[in-house]
Amino acid sequence: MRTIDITEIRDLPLFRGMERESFEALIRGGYVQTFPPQVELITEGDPSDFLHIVTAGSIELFASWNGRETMMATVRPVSTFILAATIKDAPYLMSARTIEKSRLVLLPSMDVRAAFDVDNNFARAVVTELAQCYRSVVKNSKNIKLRTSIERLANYLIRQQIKNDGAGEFELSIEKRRLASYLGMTPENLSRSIKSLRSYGVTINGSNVKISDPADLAGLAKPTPLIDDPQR
Amino acid sequence: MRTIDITEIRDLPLFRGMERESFEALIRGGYVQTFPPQVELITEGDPSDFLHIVTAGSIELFASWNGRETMMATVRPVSTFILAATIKDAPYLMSARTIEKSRLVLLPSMDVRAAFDVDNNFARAVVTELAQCYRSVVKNSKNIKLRTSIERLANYLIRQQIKNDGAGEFELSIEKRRLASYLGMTPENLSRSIKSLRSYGVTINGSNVKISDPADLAGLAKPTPLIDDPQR
DNA sequence: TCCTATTATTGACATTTATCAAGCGAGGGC
DNA sequence: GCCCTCGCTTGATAAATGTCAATAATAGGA
Repeated sequence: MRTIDITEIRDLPLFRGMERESFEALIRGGYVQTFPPQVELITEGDPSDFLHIVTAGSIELFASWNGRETMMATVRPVSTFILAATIKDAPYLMSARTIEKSRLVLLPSMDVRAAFDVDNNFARAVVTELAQCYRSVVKNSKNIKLRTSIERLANYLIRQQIKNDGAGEFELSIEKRRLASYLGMTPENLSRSIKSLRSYGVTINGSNVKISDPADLAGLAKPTPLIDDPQR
Repeated sequence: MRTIDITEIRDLPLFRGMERESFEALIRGGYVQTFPPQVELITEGDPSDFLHIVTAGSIELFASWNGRETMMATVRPVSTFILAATIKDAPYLMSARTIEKSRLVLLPSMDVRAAFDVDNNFARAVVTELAQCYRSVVKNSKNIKLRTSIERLANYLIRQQIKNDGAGEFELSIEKRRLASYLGMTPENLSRSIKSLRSYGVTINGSNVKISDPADLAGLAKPTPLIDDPQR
């Protein structure tokens, strides 16, 4: 592993507070690997052999059942994924594939669990991370159960606008078919929802989004921190 | 707090491994309270002042948005709820109300966080519990996004059958309107779904469920441990 | 640069799910 | 025991969402 990879990881909230000793022991068995696009890194049901950390590119987490597939989340640098399975030594509940060419750090799950047993600071950081993950899935669940697809889209756009410092114009960071799957609808339905948001001052051209009347859109979306704020 | 309450709690996986000292410090500030049915114990958005533990009765966790409401989970004795908010010192994401007369132990969140900082065994138990919670919400999300309402109902019935030791006949442990909300549908829709399961050998009369041809039902439901097994 | 494969859009239609309204039925209080 | 409430069911209808098929737009590779 290169020094740059190590420092990048060391900076993550999950590892920041670790003892030098246990951090070094943890990354000793780890390695870096670059994957081309569309590679399935993890298959749901498999034993969790590694904790994954994306350092470049982007990853999608998805789940399948009975020939259907749905996107659960995208993971962007620098962050870990599938921590819960690693800690519990349980099978993955989601699959993961690269969306684009991506660089990953893989840490053997055994080593992660060992570090967890030895280093209390790490154990605490794991708790914070897991609590964060848990809350974000709960928000997601609320989003899906309480809102219609158009409302989900409207709120997604508002969240993206906030991520883009409130700019009236920004680019979608995700393909529309993936967005559709993430929002729990078909691409066709997304297309139509986008069209119907025109009357709320939203124009989407390719990946370019323009929001001309944020207040009007918010009137439809009714965003709430208890669903839409990723921090809280 | 009575001795019986204390031993009951002490036996929970979350507290079992705690140092005697820190456990005693933790429960010192706690108290027991009995609530009548239909009392709202927690409102989403409120600061998380207490970790709640149900020792008798049953609680429903629900979420609201824009005048709509959906049931997220039921909590039965003996178990804790809303641990993540307590640990993160973040506002509740879900509300909670008693379904029937219930007894609860309330531990001040501050004390829980203090115990968490002092007692490493407790911190580890929190991780296990949180990982469990996280995984169960992920399964729930998959259930909702990948399955139709009839499929969700079919799988719910199979899970209940398993909880009842595989008996061909058992009682629903939840009102139908709550079940409908939990499964993400309206009571009317649930009623019709139940009817349409007759052709798969399912007869539901009041709260009495009869499954005459489990294989046929399973053929429709296609249960998988990656969604339906609460343990894994 | 062109070609090709993939993605996005659109229209027509089917299915699923929700809504509204009415009637039914079981359980609790008087 | 009777009534009243509340939850459940049923029917009719509407809305939301999905499917299929065809076309348009786009991006990536030769």
